[in-house]
Amino acid sequence: MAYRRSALMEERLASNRQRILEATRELIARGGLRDAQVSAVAAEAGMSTGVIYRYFKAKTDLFVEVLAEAVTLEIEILDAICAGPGTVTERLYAAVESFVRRALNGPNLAYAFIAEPADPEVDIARIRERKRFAEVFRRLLAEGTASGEFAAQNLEASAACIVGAYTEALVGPIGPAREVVADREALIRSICAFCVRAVGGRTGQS
Amino acid sequence: MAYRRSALMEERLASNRQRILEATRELIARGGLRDAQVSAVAAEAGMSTGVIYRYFKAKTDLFVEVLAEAVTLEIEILDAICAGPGTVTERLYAAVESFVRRALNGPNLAYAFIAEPADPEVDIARIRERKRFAEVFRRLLAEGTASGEFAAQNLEASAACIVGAYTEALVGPIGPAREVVADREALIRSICAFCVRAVGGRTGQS
DNA sequence: TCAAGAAATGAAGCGTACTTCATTTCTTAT
DNA sequence: ATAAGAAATGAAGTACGCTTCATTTCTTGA
Repeated sequence: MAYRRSALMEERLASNRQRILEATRELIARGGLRDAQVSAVAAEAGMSTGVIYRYFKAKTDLFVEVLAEAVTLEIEILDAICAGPGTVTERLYAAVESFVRRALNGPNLAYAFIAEPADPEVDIARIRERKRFAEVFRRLLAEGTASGEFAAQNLEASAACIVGAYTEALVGPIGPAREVVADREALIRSICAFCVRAVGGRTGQS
Repeated sequence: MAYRRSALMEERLASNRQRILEATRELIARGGLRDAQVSAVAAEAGMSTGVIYRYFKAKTDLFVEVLAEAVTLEIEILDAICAGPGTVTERLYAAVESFVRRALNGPNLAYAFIAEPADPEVDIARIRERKRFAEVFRRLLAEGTASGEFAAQNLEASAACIVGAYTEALVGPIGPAREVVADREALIRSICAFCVRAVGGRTGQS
């Protein structure tokens, strides 16, 4: 034998893979899933088109992985908020606020992951990932209803509704037909307040 | 000259156009936007592929028109409920219930219009159509806040949230990865109750 | 340095589906 | 009946973009 992967090579391969993922994320953030063709991803990563397929079985797998990575990151943030101090209501408010705020800052990335159409497999993945979001809220709702802070309700349905509510409220502001948001802070407060009211929580905020 | 459209011909052309729209709607309802290729639409309508382009500039225009037509129909129903008898809370509940119930009955049509992948123009149309839904709820909220039945709130944001909430709650049940809904009626009640609570309305339902 | 195997290249292959267009068929007025 | 113009046909044209693969370049161990 005359070739066996060295540690250095192993590292380089891993970094290539990472670069592809990053290039994909970058393109999606810039122009949506639509602009992340395999050849464009390769160009962005400074590689040839064909090499993508050495790292990913198909374009779909690449997308799914980028999506999952981004969601994992979001969820870590949400989980931290949920595990933090404050009443359940306060934490629910903070969790929604945190997500919405970040979505408004990185428009296309959030939009793509939440709402942009893609092929069936990516779509299925997106729904799966949304469920991960819903699960975070479901746990928070469970805590709130157990403590009596929230009204009795169908936890799964309410969790899905919360995710849907702030998502839809964002689609206008960040979607492909972008609108001017007169007052970001007011919008954020409104969305959060809606969600809190919806679960039967009480807050001083409007 | 030796040819001028007769009234009969005019009628036939109009009916052809209608048949194309119906064929498209039928195909979408059966298998989603995915299954509504131009050639399939033509086959379903019993026409040749090329003739579609005598009636519609492009496939996108066809889709957009079908979407708009379907939404118009939905909105008429919602409007009737909003204009009907009962407290604002009751009418809000009934409006959401009506939409959700119909969506659960015609899975693919609703899913296609809500969430299925499509090209950018259809997407923009879909967002526009969603806004028409939101507008219906906005008016209801205006009435409810004016009468003091609902809490003071950002009407646009809350309306969007309502649309998003029931939409997302439906994506699981009707999406491509269909789930069994243990109890449809309970799901419907949960979604409606969520929306009512969210706007600060009061209802005896759980 | 050299050979063997791994990895990268990028143009060509390929599938899908929208759109066009030369031809055919139908409709109307004389 | 006939001619002119409209409408329909459907196969071919075209575009797009994922995926492959023969070839080239690079990496490793002897």
